[in-house]
Amino acid sequence: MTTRPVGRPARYQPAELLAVVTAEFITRGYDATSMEDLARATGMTKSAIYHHVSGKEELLRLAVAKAVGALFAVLEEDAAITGSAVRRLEHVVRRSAEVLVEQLPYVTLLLRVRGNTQAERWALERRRAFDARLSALVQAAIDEGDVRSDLDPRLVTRLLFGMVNSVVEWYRPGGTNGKDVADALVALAFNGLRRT
Amino acid sequence: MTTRPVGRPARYQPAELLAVVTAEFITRGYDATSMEDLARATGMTKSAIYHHVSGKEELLRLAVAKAVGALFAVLEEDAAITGSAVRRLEHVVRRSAEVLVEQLPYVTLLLRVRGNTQAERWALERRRAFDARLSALVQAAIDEGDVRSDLDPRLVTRLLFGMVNSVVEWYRPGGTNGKDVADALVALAFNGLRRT
DNA sequence: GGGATAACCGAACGATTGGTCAAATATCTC
DNA sequence: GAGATATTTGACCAATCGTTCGGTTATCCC
Repeated sequence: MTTRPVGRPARYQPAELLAVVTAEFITRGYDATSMEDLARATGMTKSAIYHHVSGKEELLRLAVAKAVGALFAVLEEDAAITGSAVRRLEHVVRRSAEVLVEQLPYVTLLLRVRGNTQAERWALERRRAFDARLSALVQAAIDEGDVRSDLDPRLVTRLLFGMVNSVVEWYRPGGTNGKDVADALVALAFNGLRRT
Repeated sequence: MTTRPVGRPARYQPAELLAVVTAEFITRGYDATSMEDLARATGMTKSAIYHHVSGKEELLRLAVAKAVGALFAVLEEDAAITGSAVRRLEHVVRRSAEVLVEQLPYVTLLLRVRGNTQAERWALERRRAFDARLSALVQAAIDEGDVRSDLDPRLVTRLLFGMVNSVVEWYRPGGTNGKDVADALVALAFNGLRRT
């Protein structure tokens, strides 16, 4: 059921607009990106942008919300709920990496948030909640004896997902396949660098 | 030979000033930090700051240069030059982590640089040069047969030092010892998560 | 006390910032 | 063509930005 169009036709679909804006936020950084920059990048005027969103901060909120939604969805997947903790952990690591690659710009923005505005503080809170879920998973895998117990579980969680998240620093679409990155990540994380 | 003091005594030593400024850059982000913010944080006026540096960008340049210097110094250490490639790699990983913890604010700033200004572009160029040295080290360790050869060496380098660099995202002085972090990092990187 | 010197201050600068508003424009249905 | 509706525009605003500058303050040596 498509609603028949009324009024002047829009130059952008909401999702397309967000994609252009997010790309700009990433290359210049959120704070260094002016509404003027966004106007130039979209081909609209500043005031046209304000017709669609309440301001610069809402654009950030929309972008990071997209990333948050995609990441939390991984935790609801069947393989993240059933099976041994170590298998669930492996699944979450692999899928997080894949989501990160699929939703690269949005996750990149999420990981760069500093907490200056309301939207940024909300994003930080969601990240902490996500990290807590990961930490519980690592702890469970240690308890079940499948992950080494000689290291602090919180430290392990941070390093493990620090490695996963670092993918946003260099991954560019068109290069290595997202699945290949996830495979290398899992192999490295679980078995280490050393020749076996 | 200390030069006798002449003129009004300074409120700050250059290094102390840079520490305060860098802390501010990190909590708010470089672009979101105004000279007004820096004046408040230092207790000086904006104009007093301008007596010591040419502007905001020079403060950033000084801070990231400190990090760059400390990181490159690791590559000149004896254990980074002599011995097998895998031992040299292990040393560089461990020492990079330690330097990162010792010089936390400066390295944090270095890793957040986006390339908007001259100083930032210089920092990015130095980071690329550093990464190239690391990549060569990983390749050498693979060639000598001590590191697994089933993964793309560049990918391995990026993930490995992505994990190292991710420490800036959560490490806070007074918590875990810097050496303990480096130990966990090396253990995880070389042997992996799995119980052995 | 009087230079000399370095550090610091207050007020102001032009430029740019995120945001506003009344009017103009393009499409629909009738 | 006449409404109705959604989108877009250009001119404008107060606030803040990084920076400048003429003058003041605190210390030194003589």
